[in-house]
Amino acid sequence: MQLATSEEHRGRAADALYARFFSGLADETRLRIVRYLLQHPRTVGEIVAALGMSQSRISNQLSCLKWCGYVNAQRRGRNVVYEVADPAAIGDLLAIAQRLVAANASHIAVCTQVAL
Amino acid sequence: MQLATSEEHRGRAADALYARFFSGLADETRLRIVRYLLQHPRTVGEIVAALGMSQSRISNQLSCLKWCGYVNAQRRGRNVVYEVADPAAIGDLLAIAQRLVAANASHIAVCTQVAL
DNA sequence: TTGACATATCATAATGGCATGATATTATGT
DNA sequence: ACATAATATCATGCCATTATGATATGTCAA
Repeated sequence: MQLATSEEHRGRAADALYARFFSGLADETRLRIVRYLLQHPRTVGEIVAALGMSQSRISNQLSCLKWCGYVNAQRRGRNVVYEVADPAAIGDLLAIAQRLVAANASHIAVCTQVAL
Repeated sequence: MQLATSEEHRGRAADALYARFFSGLADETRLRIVRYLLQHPRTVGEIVAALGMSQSRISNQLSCLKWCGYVNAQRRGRNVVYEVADPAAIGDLLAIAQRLVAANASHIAVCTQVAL
């Protein structure tokens, strides 16, 4: 029996994993990195230059994205090239988010997470 | 010109919005609530009972989910019934996450976010 | 090996999100 | 109006995540 198109997802306590997974995209810097890599694989140095942030900061976020499976790395001489692991899936994820965000961008902008 | 199926998503600094949006699902409790509501709209009391958490805790998380547009509320006498705003889209989001998480669940479990 | 370059790791400090418990709000019935 | 039920809001304290700066690791060239 297959999963229904959009319901009945996993059960039990896998939720902790999902939460952690989504937290990978729950950061502006990481999102910028992912979107930047979605265009084209890049070295760490290129990402640092493109986003204008410190090398250690980018490197830390990259290692986070790597752990969660969003990207994978590959040495190329002195450099390390990062690329999005599954561009199609990540692209879909962002596309859906885009539609949902569009509807109430103003609300989201104000919400300071849990309480006000 | 339409958007490509999975690339070229928005530009500039809308990333902050997306990050905030994804952070809505970056919490185990909120994820459980969303999945619970995906089955069927429920009152706050039912959610409290189902998850076995304090009323204020659930209420806070619900207000967060509402701000981000995941759910919407509707009074029904003394109760307030919550439902997933766009079940199909949220369902797709979770379905994609499921596939991606499945690949490296072990990694994700260990990753303590940015640095170790 | 030495030096320069590219990236990763780590400790510390600052920040932000979360749970809790108490209180406020809204609705219903008598 | 009063009492009770259901939900929302708020203040406080705690914990997790993040940025920073320094240092370590790895790679290449001479």
